[in-house]
Amino acid sequence: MAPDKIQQTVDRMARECVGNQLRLANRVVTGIYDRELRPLKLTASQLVILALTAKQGQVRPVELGKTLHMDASTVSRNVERMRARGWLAQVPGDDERSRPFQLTAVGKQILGDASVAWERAQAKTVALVGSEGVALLRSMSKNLMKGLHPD
Amino acid sequence: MAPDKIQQTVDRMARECVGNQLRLANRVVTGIYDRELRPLKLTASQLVILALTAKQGQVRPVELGKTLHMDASTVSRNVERMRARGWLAQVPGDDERSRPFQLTAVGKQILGDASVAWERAQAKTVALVGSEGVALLRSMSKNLMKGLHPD
DNA sequence: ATGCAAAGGTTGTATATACATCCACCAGCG
DNA sequence: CGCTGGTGGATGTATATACAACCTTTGCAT
Repeated sequence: MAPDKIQQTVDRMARECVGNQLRLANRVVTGIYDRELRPLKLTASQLVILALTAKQGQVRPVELGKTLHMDASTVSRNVERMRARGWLAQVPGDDERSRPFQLTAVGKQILGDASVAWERAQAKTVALVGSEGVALLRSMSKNLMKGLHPD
Repeated sequence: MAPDKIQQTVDRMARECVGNQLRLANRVVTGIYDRELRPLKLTASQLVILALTAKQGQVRPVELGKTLHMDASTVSRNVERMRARGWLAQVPGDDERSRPFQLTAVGKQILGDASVAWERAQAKTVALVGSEGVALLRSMSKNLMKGLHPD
């Protein structure tokens, strides 16, 4: 390719790349939640697992992976850390392959504390991204969930 | 807190958390770029460093960290991997503390190849998030950059 | 019944990321 | 001139994440 053509594309990459913008926003925003949750030794990534598990009562890694568009091995490893902290416990599943888990009593306790911290982080974030930002992110994440699930 | 109050908050966390939505979108979209770039053994996170370095000619980790809202140590480590691949090289700085770097010839070559892959990923992503998504993410990332820089 | 493909998980490996700590160097002040 | 605080990096540690390879267990089709 011609050098100026490349230079032009480089400019566009630096200014227009949706992926970069998203990763930047993600770093900033996830940092807000993580700092609020730090005293609980909990992270934003873990909190969503806690919340969804509470909601469903009992879940398997592969289910959460589909919901969150996350590799199942990633979910399993996050669950493992939380299991080590005593927040989650495996329960017997009807299928010998699957390893469903649920909240422990301690896990429920933590979730209660976390919900307070979450409210603070959420408020800060909403203030930062504005109401159009909130609306767009909601519809975007809804679309992404639909559009990419092969099931 | 009362159990139902918590339950209510849990629902909101699962459905309204801006951080979760952002992380979800980030996983999906970053995956699009990463898969396009994989044949080049390059990632989206590395590409932005390559592009900004090309644009500026010569940069220091701390500078990129400020631009990208990223910890300087993270930048340094990413740069280190790219240095190991022969894409970046350190240059002497006027200050004995700083370690500026620039593209190598190989780095420029890779950037040219990457710009083609990037166009494909960008097109796919734009199709996925829609034009309002693109517009909002641009303005959001601009705001985030402004609003949080103490300098 | 058998044998094979699909499903669910685990483990190995690599990258990305933040925070805390520490070290080297520099700049300005007494 | 010599501290002293601040800047820029490097390193240790922990989490999050994806992909590939592999192992069990199921479900099915012949």
